[in-house]
Formats: sequence, C-alpha cells, structure tokens
Amino acid sequence: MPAVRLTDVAVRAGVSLATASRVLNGSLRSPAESIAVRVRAAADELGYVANAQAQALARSATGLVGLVVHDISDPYFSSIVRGAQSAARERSSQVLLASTDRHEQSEVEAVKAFAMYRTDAIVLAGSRGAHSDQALTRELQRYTANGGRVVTFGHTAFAGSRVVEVANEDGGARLVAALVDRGRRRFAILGGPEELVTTQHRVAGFRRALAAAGLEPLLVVHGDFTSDGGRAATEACLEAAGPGTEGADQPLCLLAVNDVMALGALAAVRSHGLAVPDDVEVAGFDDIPTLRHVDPPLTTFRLPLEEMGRRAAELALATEEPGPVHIEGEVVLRLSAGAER
Amino acid sequence: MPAVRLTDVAVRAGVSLATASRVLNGSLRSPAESIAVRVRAAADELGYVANAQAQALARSATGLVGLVVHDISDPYFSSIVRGAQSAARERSSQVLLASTDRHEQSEVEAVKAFAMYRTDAIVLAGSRGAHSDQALTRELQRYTANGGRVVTFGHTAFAGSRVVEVANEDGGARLVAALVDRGRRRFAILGGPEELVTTQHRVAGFRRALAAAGLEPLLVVHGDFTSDGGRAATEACLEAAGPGTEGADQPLCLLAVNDVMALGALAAVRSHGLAVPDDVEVAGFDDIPTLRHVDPPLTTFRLPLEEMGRRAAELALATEEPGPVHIEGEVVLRLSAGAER
DNA sequence: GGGAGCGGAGAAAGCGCTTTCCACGCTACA
DNA sequence: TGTAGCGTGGAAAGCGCTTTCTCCGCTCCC
Repeated sequence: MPAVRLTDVAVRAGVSLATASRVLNGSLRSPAESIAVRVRAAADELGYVANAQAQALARSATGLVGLVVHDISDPYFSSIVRGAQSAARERSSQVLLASTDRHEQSEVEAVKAFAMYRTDAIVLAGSRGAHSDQALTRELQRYTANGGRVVTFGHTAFAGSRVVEVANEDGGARLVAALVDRGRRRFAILGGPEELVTTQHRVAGFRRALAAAGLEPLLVVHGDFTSDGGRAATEACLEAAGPGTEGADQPLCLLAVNDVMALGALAAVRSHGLAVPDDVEVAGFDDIPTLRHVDPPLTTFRLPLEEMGRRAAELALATEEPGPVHIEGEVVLRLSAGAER
Repeated sequence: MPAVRLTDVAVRAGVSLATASRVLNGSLRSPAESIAVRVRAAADELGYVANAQAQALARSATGLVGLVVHDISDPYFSSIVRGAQSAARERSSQVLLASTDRHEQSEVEAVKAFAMYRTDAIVLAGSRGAHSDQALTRELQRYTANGGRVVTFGHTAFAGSRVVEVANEDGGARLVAALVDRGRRRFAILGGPEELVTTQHRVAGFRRALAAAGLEPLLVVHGDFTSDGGRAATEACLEAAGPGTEGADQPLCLLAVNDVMALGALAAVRSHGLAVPDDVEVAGFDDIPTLRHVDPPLTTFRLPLEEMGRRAAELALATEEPGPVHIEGEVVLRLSAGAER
C-alpha cells in the first residue's frame, strides 16, 4: 500500500510535478489560482501526505530540532522540553528527543544520531562538565562545521554554540542573601553531581553571598539530583550540624541545589523528628510547578523553565545569528525557609 | 560546507558507491575484509556521517517513532516518555515528541506531522475520548493504511491499533476495596477531565468497588489533571461533605484520579485547617516517583509508568504482530489513607 | 504589425542513499 | 579442457521531492 506521491497528484490534476509542488508547498512562485484549486482538490481526494524525508533531501533542511536532556522524567527538564516543543511547533519544526540518563556515552550517541538525521539544530539542555568529553566536543564540532546550530544552557562549552544564559550563580547568591537578610547564619549545601556546571554555578552563588556576609557553609555535600540524593545529603548534614552539635543554638538552613533534592531534604528532616522550618530550614531552586503544593511550601529561586525551553528553541531555529539570551529568576520566600511566620 | 557524502568516501577508498554502502551500513552482503578496512578508514578520515533522510528515502523506513502526549511536564507522561525513549534507543530508533496540551487540534497536527516524517510508528500516550475526534481518526486511518503502526494506551480507540492495556479500572477497584476493607465508608471522587478514558476507567473502578460494598460516592467532581484541579475539586468536596456536614462523624476519603491532583487535595485540606489523615483521607493514583517524598506519604495505586512507556515502544517497533500487553499495578497504602497508624 | 519583455508551466537535473541486476573472474567438476 | 556455478564488485535505476532553466504564449509599446 504505497503512499500517494506528489506525482500521482500531479497526474490526477493534469499538471506537471513542478506545478504540483509549487502549489502544495509554499514556494515563492505560486501558479494561477485556477490550477492551484485543481491541484489541491486532487491532493485531497487522493489523501496526499508529503514525504518530509524527500523534502529534506531536496531542500537540505529537515525542520527537525534535536533536544538532549539528562532525564526527561526530571520535572526540570520536562518543563524545559515543554517550552521548547511548543516553540518548535509554532515554527512548524518537530522535536527529536534524547534522554541520556547523564551518561556521556549516550549523549555522544544522541548527538551522532541527530547529526545523521540532519536536524537543523541541537539543544543541549543538560549541563556538562566545564571541560567536556572529548568525543562530545568532536561530534558537535563536526556538526556545526556542517552547518548545524548548537544551543547550550548556562555556559559556553563549545565554540560556536549559542547559549541561553541562566542566572544560576546570581540566583543562588540572591536567594542566600535574602536568607541572610532574615538573620540566618548557619548554612549547609546540598549539592548535585559535582561535575555539572549547573551545580557548580548555583553553589558558587551560594558561597558568594555567604562570603559577602562573612559566612561560610558548614558543609557541602554532593549527591544525586533526586529526592533520594537530597535525602542522603541531608542525613549527612544533620549528622554534622544538626541540633545538638556545636553552634546549634542558631537554626540550620539547608540549601538544596534544586527543588527535587529539597523535597528529599524535607522528608529526611521529618524522619529525624525535626520540624521545618522551626528546627531546620530548607530552600530549593527552580520552583518546579508540580512541587508548588508540597508542605511546607518551599522557599526557592524561581526559574521560568518553560520559557527557557522556548527561548532555547527559538535560538536554535533562528537562521541569522541572534543576540544573547539572558534568563532571570526571582527569589520566592515561602514557609520552608526565611519567610515571615 | 557541504557534508561528506558516501560518494566521497567511495572515491577516497577507491571503490564503488555500492561497495561503500555495503561496508558502512550493515547490508546482507559484506565485501571482503581488505576492502572493508579501506572504506572504513576513508569514512573515518573524511568524517563521514550517513544521511538518515537519504537512507530513509531509499529504504522506505525511517527509524523514527512518534510519541504524542498531552503534557510532557506532567510527571505521568514524562515517566512514560522516559521508558519509551529508552526502549527506542536500544532499538536504535529515534523519538519524535509532541506535547499537545490536550488540544485535539494539536493532536491531529502531531499525527499529520508524524505521517509526513514517515515515522515507523506512532504512540498515542494521552488517552482520548471513547469516540474520538473525527479528524484524528481519519489521519490515523490513513497512517495505518500506508503501513504505519499505531499504539494506544488502555483502550482500543482505533481499528488496527496495538494497545497497551493498563489496569486503570481494576486498579481503581482494588485501591478502593483496600480502603473499604479498613473501614472507610464515606468517599468522594476527584475526577480528571471527564472526556478522557483514563479518568473514566479509574472512576469506574472506584465505583465498582464501592458498589460491591453497598456504597456510593458522596460526590464526583471533575477538574483539571493538575494540582490546582485537585485543589479546586477538593474545595467543592469539603463544602459538600466535609466535617460538619451530615454523616460527617465518619471520616471523608478523597479519591483522586491521579497523584498530582491528590497533592492539590492535600494542600486544600490543609488550608481548611484540617489534617490528613485524621480529618480527611486522600488517595492518589500512579505513584509518581517525584512525589514519593511528599508529606503525608500518599496512598495510591502504583503503575509502572516507565515500563509502560517501554512496552509501548516495543509494541510500536515490533514488526510482526505481537501479543497483547497487559500492565498491572499494585495498591500502596501509606499514611494519607487507609494505612495503619 | 512586429519585437521586446514578462509571466507561468514543464522538463530535467539533482539531493544522498540502497539495491537490483549484470559482468567478471574463480573454483569445481565432468 | 570446457562449462556450470558461485562469490564479488560496479553500473544504474530508483526513492519522492525541489528548483533551475527552458520554452511557450501573451501583452505592451513603438
């Protein structure tokens, strides 16, 4: 049951292939309306569906954008993807998705695959180490050399990549500054995987604001970017600096590097029989929509995740070199830390 | 900077195009090793990247699978997508993603787009109304007529579609039965969008188990599939059947049609100054990993979401007609409802 | 009335690959 | 020694489009 081809449509409409193509796919030249009507009718009757592969081959542009994320089930990434997908749709592009589980190998393979599919652009949503994998860099370089566009978040890891700058460090600093403002003095940091620049930037922001107040984190624990990671890191913190330890007359404030970890921290604190925020305070990062209703409400730094995805896709799909994109966020003080009671 | 073509590789290796193709892309016939080595070396030196579009055209198979979901930022869908993407990767297929915001129009467009890209299969992860949109059905029919495979979840909405059957109704029934077993008598249902079969099946399951115990829901409120939807629906329920209303000596049990709504319910109950589970009990559905750490822990019906996605992708990519796929779940009693204190 | 100019349709040359079919040189067997 | 048969590489025909270039038939203007 071979699909209907443009040729079939042309024959049925009694016109040439060229004319049919011009009518059905917005070319610069459009044939006379009388003919156009005939062609469209023929296409309709036959149930013609253009073959994007053939078009891609002929046009050398695929209308595809590749998105690589660490973990699509992480709400941070899924929000970004939502925005990106939506922007792509508006530009009638399709999204090719790869979720790599943070394995460099998978990332490299994703980029290779996207290169094979000749995606018009690749968006690398998961942050990488500062001096990234050799293989990845090589693939990306080859990709850009062949005319592909690359977009990254938060840092310029690759020559020639367009970047969506995210206020990770600044956000971290502002969040901590707000907490310090409200009198907090004892902080511990629940960091994500150490090699990810997102972690690095956020932690750097935390430290900068602390330093500005003459403070220093009591502890920095690196864990997984998950609830369980947050939970485990929190255990370590409570052990080292919880109530009963030296200086514990001042409440401890746990700075998680994202909301999901903060949720784990909440659980860990509870399971120690401690109360948030009375005994221990907890702050997150991102302001994940799904987690807006957790109890107690999380103090966090809100990032417009969906917009970030959207902007990334726009950057990816822009044909002329666009200006820099800068994403700001805002401190959101809620009950879990630093808020008025 | 035109990309390196297979022709270039062939020339450099001093062989014909056909031979180069046979070496680099697992054909049935593979040339002598001595030649193969030369070809591979040439490909490597030139940085050859096969053009998947051209291959697709020549092979008439794209290695693409289209995934359409209602909302990728909903953890239910993002978990499914994670599984699907992972299975696709193992079969060296790529995933084309569409998030439709539950607009029928977008869904139809997604299917059209996937048809254009000649995806080998389409997975419809978002459930649709039982008698679905005309336009959607037509597109899908055309798609299958041209040899495309279609996979749906939980119901056979389209002739010729393969289906991943999900224990939605049965799960709802089992969950409620467990709660009834523990002495609960007053139930209200927080339903999702009424036209979605997932909602319908889960609610039907709730009702079946209630009926089996000679009970009936006090109220069924339909809302959005979101925290806010759950919150709003809960307001209505508390108004109609909360403490202080008739029969309210028995605690009220809120059955949410998914975990995200249940989270909203938790928040609403709290904001009324009531306690879960002491004043009101709340149960969810799905057992979303991200929400495992909320407080109080949610009683729910666990569905292996990631596996569901995986199975769907396997079904989509299986070339010969596979057997039926059945997904079971399990009741998880936690503090929010029906658990031992 | 004739030629320049223009608009619009069609022929055909790709786009980069796969795969069939053919030709060729061997080996094996009678 | 002759021939059938097999294993291999190459030529070439698509796969379904887009787009350039050509050609034809008008209109317009002198």
